[in-house]
Amino acid sequence: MARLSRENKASRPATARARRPAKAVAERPTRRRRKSSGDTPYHHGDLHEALLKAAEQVLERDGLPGLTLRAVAREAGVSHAAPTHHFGDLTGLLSELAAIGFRQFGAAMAAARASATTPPERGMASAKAYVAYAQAHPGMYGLMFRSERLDYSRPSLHEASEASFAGLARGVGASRQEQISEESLSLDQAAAIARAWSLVHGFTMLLLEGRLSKILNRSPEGTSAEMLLDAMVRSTGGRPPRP
Amino acid sequence: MARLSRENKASRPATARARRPAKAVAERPTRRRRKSSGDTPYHHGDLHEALLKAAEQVLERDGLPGLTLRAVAREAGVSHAAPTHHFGDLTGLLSELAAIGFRQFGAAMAAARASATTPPERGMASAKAYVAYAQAHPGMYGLMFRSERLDYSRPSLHEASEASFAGLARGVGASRQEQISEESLSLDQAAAIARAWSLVHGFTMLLLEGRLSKILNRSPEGTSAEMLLDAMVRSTGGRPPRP
DNA sequence: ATTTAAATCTTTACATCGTAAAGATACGGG
DNA sequence: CCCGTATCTTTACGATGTAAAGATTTAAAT
Repeated sequence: MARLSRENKASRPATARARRPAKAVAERPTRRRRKSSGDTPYHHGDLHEALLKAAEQVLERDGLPGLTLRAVAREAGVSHAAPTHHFGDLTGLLSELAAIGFRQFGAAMAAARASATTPPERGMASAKAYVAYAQAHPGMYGLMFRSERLDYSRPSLHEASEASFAGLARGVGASRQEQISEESLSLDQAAAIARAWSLVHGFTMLLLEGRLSKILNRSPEGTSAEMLLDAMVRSTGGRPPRP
Repeated sequence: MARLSRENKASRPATARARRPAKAVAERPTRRRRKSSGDTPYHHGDLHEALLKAAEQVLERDGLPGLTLRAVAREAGVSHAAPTHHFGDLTGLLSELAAIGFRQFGAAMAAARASATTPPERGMASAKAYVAYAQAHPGMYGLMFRSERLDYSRPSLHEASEASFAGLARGVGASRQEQISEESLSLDQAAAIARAWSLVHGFTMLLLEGRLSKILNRSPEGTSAEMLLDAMVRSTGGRPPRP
């Protein structure tokens, strides 16, 4: 528990700094202060980046419900209203963080695609990488796909999620051994992409929420989530509907 | 907008009732007051049920983020702390409401299964009913599958969700033309259930969050979500993996 | 180089939320 | 008829998001 009364003032002696007279300014080490300079100047230097890193840490440590504006500000050792000037509001911060997640996620998927050789292997590797990312970063995945407070009109988030989706579509196209256009899709192509995405996203969500445990418990001894995914994807296959 | 200052006192003139002397008690219509009695007695009669109905209304009107304990109390015309005595805390209320949702959902799925005749039709009808329920009750579906504050150890919720899942499993078994045991599953059976559930759940989540619009927009003119679902499920098929 | 505007960060304030505790009221068993 | 108990209200507290005003540093303009 260890509830902190009021805001966490311990991380930074604000009162001492507040009554500091202006003559102490000269003792700053450099004009453009760097991080880990020992001192805590009024201007942080790159608080934007620091807040995003703090947010990622809070998300991994306390999960999605613990990811609040004030918690992030505490983690960064800064006043609770500071994030406002860099992200506008909570939606802004969460959206920028989700954009980072989509970039990480897209990179992991691309690596998985590159590691496989044959088209069927490629699909399976992608599916496993998809679930593996979500299991390794459940908070981030929840933020990306389950949060109500994301603003996809923000350029960074829009671009990152679009790129991630384009990778998925390209992967499905490759497993069907045909080119996927950016502009238009046939119904078969659209269905293939929707099927692959729905299957792996649904599996991931159910797995993260513990809804698959009933199935896993009734499965043969020692059946893991990955084995279930393997069996599930294999029987679905990446083959085109018309042989 | 229309923000209310402080709590909404307008729904019930608390002050007038508070200083009412005890002699006015006799004018109550009946000993066991019924709803819509015109008067607002101190004891509600069946606040438990009334709160659940109010919660469902708030959920449909304002969505999941608007579903707060205080909003439900306002909707029911009762003090903000009243729900505590019937549901313990927010988790309790949400869990009981989710149980209602699972019962509605299970009934809709059962009806869909009953309306179809052949096994392949049955699978398709179930899938469409699944998505249709979520589209008709997006808030409830979100509560059931996306809420962090549900307590599945509560008997009503546990039982309702278990029953809903059992219906799904039975449906998958029927489409494979084999009996599904309550105790143990073969890996093929487990994979078939996980595949059907993941596919339709993933599709539903992506659809509700607007993530499929990119696919639908690039699809042939006039492609609806239902058509996409149809094409998606048809190519997946309910056939057993070993013909 | 000095003054001034802008950017950055803190403090203060407020409405809302969940929850706990204490007070008021009505019901039901003795 | 009376008193214990269940039901409901009031009051209170800490937490959160957000707005507004003050403090401080940087950057620009003259």
